[in-house]
Amino acid sequence: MSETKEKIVALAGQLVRKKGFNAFSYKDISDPLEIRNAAVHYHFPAKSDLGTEVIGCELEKFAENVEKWKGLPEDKQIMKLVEVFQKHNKNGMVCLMGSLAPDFETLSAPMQKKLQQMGNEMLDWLAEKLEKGRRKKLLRFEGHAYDRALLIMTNLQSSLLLSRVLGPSVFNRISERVLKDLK
Amino acid sequence: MSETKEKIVALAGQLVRKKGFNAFSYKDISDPLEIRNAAVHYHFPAKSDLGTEVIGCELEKFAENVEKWKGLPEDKQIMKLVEVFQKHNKNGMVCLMGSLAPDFETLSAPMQKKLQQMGNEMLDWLAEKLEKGRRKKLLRFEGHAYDRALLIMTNLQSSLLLSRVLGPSVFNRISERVLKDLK
DNA sequence: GTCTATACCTTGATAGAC
DNA sequence: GTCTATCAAGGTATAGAC
Repeated sequence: MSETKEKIVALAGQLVRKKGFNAFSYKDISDPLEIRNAAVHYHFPAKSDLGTEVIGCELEKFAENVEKWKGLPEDKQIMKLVEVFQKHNKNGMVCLMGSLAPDFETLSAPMQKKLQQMGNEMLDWLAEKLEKGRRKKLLRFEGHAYDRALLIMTNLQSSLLLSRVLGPSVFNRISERVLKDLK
Repeated sequence: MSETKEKIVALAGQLVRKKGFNAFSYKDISDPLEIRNAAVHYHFPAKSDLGTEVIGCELEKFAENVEKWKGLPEDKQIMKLVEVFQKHNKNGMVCLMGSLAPDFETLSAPMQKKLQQMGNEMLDWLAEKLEKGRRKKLLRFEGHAYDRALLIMTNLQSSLLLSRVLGPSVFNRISERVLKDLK
């Protein structure tokens, strides 16, 4: 992938997380990168192509992280996940799911599919860590691991949304409580 | 408020919850109601005015519900809240907070303020019910009631978002687990 | 209160030169 | 790969008649 193309995707990712997919335009990309509208269209003929790539990029990054965390105990791996969200919160960004899910019905079929894939992969990963962590007595919770994964993931996602509206401290209160509840 | 004006607000509310605030247009309102673009602008000069009214309407409805539920035990009142979200899920809608928070920075100041007010009122109400319910031994949970309110509210909000992407059963799994955890 | 008509802008997208 | 130039479409919003 060329350097320009990478810059476009990176900036688009930020814009999606800050303003939403339908609220940013090609101009928001071409102006800061000091290229023309048509140059962006050369790399991504349709906005939908750009959106799909942004989600794909996030999937790759998640896979890299998972690989990097592999040696850690399960409770620490989950803490690492929380830290990723914390970083987003610090930058005033919501996660991709939180940003794209409300507009889901306005998205192209490829974007919808990729978003589903992302959600499933993250939930499956978290459920597995929860289950293993519980077996090793590193974590404590009731019910199915997948249900617990749903709860934690929704806590993290919406904490970024609420933080934006009510102030960034909301995220810390939520993430601390989530981790305490697992002990 | 005139009949037409009420219809406009009601439809706008649905559109916000289904497509997002930035993704619907005055045409999406004037066409189904069989009036002209300008008629909508007569009632709401700017789109922001319409958005503010939609949130105000939600606040009123919440206040009515709270009043209606007043006689019930605290655990039942919280179940009523869950049922409100369940109804949204059935209609494929997300809640106002879930829809508007991602686009928060693109909203007008009055809309931002009203949205903050809505979030605060709902959280304060929920925290109070949790605290009272715990004192009466109707509910069981650890930590501050407000933190628990944050957890539950984020679970409900994001469950609607995730349901839209991964299928409506997600909401049921989450809401059941939330209620079980309180016992 | 609702209409017709329209101004004005931004958007995503394309054609063709370099 | 990037540019200039341009397009059609759709958006919000307004003016003025009825």
